[in-house]
Amino acid sequence: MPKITFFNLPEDKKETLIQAAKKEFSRVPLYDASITNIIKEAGIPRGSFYQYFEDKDDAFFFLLNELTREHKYIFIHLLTRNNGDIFETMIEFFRIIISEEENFNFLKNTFLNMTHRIEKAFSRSFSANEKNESFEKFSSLIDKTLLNISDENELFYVLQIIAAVTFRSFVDKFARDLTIEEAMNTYLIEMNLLKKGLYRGPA
Amino acid sequence: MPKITFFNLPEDKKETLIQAAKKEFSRVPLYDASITNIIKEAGIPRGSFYQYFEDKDDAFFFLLNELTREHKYIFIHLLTRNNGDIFETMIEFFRIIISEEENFNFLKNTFLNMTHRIEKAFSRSFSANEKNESFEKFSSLIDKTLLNISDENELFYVLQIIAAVTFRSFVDKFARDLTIEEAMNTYLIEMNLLKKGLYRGPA
DNA sequence: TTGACATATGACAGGGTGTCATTTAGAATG
DNA sequence: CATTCTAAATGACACCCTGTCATATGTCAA
Repeated sequence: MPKITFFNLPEDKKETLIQAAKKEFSRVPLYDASITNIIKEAGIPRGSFYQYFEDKDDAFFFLLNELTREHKYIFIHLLTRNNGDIFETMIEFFRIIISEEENFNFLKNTFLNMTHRIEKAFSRSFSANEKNESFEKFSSLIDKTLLNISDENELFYVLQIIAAVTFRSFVDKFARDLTIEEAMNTYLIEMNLLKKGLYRGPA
Repeated sequence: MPKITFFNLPEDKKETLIQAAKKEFSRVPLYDASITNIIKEAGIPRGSFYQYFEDKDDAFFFLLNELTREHKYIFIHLLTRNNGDIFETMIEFFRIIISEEENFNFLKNTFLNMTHRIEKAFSRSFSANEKNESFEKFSSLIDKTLLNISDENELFYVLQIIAAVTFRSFVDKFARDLTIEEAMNTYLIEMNLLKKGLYRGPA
């Protein structure tokens, strides 16, 4: 989390700083991003940056969390509108995220360099990597009668699977520079396979 | 790829260098690894390192590729022994990898910082992220009659899905410090869900 | 012995990070 | 208005790491 001083900043200065950071993290992934570039762009001295943030990671995760908060909001909206059908929801959600133009490069750099820490932060928007409050919230909105599960506990693993495949599809979209329709086609095929099952068994 | 000079090195010096690199990449992920530490450990001057490798990444991917080559060998052996049953094979394979003691920390650092580049290198061992020679090889060994697919083309997506879920399970194992049995239990549940399908549909 | 080529070496420039002593600003107080 | 106290701003600097390059060393063949 950024320090209090950051939140105490006048709105416009805060916004300048956020935009500068966003620009740098859109240019290159966290790994290669340089604080020097951010402060140059924002026009603030080096010491000030450390007045506001712990370090580079702190600034990055602040931005990422802002973004996933919006995503989570969208996701919950979609899930409600689709009467708890998780597959329909994921498909709509997937399209929306890959269509985001404003954050395209930020997302690209993030997905192509998805460390565990980043994945954890990101998956808050549509899944839950631990059995936490988020999971309870999602669980209550999902129509479990549509799913091939015997108990509440299995729902967790179903979501894990869907999340894993979805993440990979995001990465694929950015890695291979797929168009939106190409990515959607692939994603639809995979979601259908997930739905109907991969195994037929010995004849 | 390392430079020719590296391969020309006397066996023992090459081995020392490999061990030094392995030690550093086991200590911390690629991101944080320092060439300075590697050369200190190996007892060679800085310039020499650059005589052998392009840079840090070059050394890392050399090690990773060595490892995945062994994994691929194991995988193909298992797939053959299981008469092309991809699920049985994955389950055995998963256990073997998470049981590796010698490379534990190297694997841990690698899985918890799995960028797209690393994933690509790694997945050569049991999957294929593009429709390449590896895919043809695997495809020919897999008993497709066991799978719920209508054409050869769908096999690719089936493997993508299995790979995605398996990767996530690896990450989970290391991230949450699961015991081998805990990780296996989770993996088995997920593989079974994948097999039978996640969807039941409206009543 | 000499030349030519491959390899080894370590000093160094360049660039980035995080810190800290000092300065400045602003609010509160008498 | 002067004074004091605290929060915030600042930028020079120490530290660390990377990749390079001019120079040294070794080896082999003529």
